[in-house]
Amino acid sequence: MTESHDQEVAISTEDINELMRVRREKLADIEARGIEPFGRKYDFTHHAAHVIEQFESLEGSTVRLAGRIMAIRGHGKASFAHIMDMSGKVQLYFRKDVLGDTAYEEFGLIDLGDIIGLEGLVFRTNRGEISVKVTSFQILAKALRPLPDKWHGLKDIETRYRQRYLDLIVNPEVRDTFISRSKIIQSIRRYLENQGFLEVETPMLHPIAGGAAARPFITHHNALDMNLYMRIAPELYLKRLIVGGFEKVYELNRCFRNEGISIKHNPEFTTVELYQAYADYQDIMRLSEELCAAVAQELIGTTKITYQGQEIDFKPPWTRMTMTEAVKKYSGVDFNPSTVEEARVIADSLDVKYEKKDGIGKILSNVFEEVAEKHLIQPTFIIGHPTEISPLAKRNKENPEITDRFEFFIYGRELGNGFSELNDPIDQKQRFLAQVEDRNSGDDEAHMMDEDFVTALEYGLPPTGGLGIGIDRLVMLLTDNYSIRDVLLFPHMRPQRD
RNA sequence: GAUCCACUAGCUCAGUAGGUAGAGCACCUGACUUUUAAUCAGGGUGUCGAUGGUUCGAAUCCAUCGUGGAUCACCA
Repeated sequence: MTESHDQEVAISTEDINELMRVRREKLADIEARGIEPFGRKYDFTHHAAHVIEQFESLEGSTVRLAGRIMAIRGHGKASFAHIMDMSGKVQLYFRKDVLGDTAYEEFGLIDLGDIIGLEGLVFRTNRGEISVKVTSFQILAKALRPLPDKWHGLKDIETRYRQRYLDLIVNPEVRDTFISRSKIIQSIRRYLENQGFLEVETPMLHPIAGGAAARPFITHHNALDMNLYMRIAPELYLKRLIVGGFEKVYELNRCFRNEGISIKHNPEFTTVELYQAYADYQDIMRLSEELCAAVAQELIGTTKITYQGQEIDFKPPWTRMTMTEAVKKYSGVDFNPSTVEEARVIADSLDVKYEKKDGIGKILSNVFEEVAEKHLIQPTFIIGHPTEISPLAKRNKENPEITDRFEFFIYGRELGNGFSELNDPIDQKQRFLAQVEDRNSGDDEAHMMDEDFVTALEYGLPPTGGLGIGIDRLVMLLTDNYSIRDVLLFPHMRPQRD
């Protein structure tokens, strides 16, 4: 290994910068002293933050820590440093008379960013900072590249996303966001488990992409010589499980949609979908608001959050409004056409676009999105979606042109969608056929026919309520992040060139 | 896909009547045994995103391309 590293230094010296060259030289120096610059396991006894929290009981005793060196302040025969681990930072104090000449010289080979393990005594400095007086240390990983600026951190957005590890090292708030994300997901799982839901895993590779209106990614299975789709939603599989006798199931995992990338969209994103037998959309609305409120309460201790300077209260019950009521409220227009022509006139008067093939329901949906959606800042359920745009939802008993469906919006964004599931196999087949017709006339986001799903319904799907929530968007709200990229560890990026 | 904006040292950023580049941190050398954005003295480490063009001369002006961001389009 020593030889190969020496060789590496010799080969790459010419095309690396001064900062990296110096670190390679220190690496060679470390190896020349018979020390492994990339070490092995290290048994530590404490984390940095705990040394500070438990100072009263730890003062004067020995602790072992491991982490990354984030600051060094040399003072000749003594030096201060800060070490950072998962918990936070604590100051280290290195003294020549404590460590001895050799070890103190070796300390001189440590750079910002190096990962070390150490043993030392807990004490408080004259200035009052709780610190560890190092009695011995070892290098666990030599950093060959310099860290971003200690004061300004890493701001370049592109580098932050492409090299997220750097972002996590130097920007503590980024680390906090992802810790929150993990807590939110745990919280959702705990809530659903307490409600008796069974977590299941259904296929990510689908022979038929169903459960949503979206363009799928296509991939290929070599052995079977067949194309498969990355799933756009787990819905149709989860409902098969309800047919199979599971009464409450959920899946919290990735979906993939081959669509544009934006501040709210990433090609892969996370949803939780759940299905509850013998329930309807009203039950699921209550579950939705209770779930979101419980998650907020658990994460931040209150149902009131601040998002982009706007206070939002998750406390149930949330406002419920039909789609036409919302249109009326925010545009003053009564959307109650009896023909497509009348619907088009209304849309035109509001300057809302539609396509030739769009029926009354789709036009209403367009109008709603245009005039009402952006106003739905506080959590709001919109109900009464047209059957035309809801091919998997059960028709309303009084008005078969609308469904027992809801979507909920927060800060003008759609976060969740749910409905009483369509469990009539004959109606479902007709709805699929209508979708296939749309598909054949060029709508590549329309559903495909899923015969097996219809067959499953023919065996009997109990009345069921279902729900899907966009986890990324929920995390954005609860962590006050403006872009979906800031709640995804590795958001999708084009490969770098040049 | 469209429009606008950005890209300069490892990081954060300056840099227009066009004259081949600068600061802070980091880094290197030296001093310093309780500092904490340590301090003091000295040192600038660069394919100015890429490629063409205009010009005696381009980080700067023009064109094309790349990457990123914002807004739109698209998107259950």
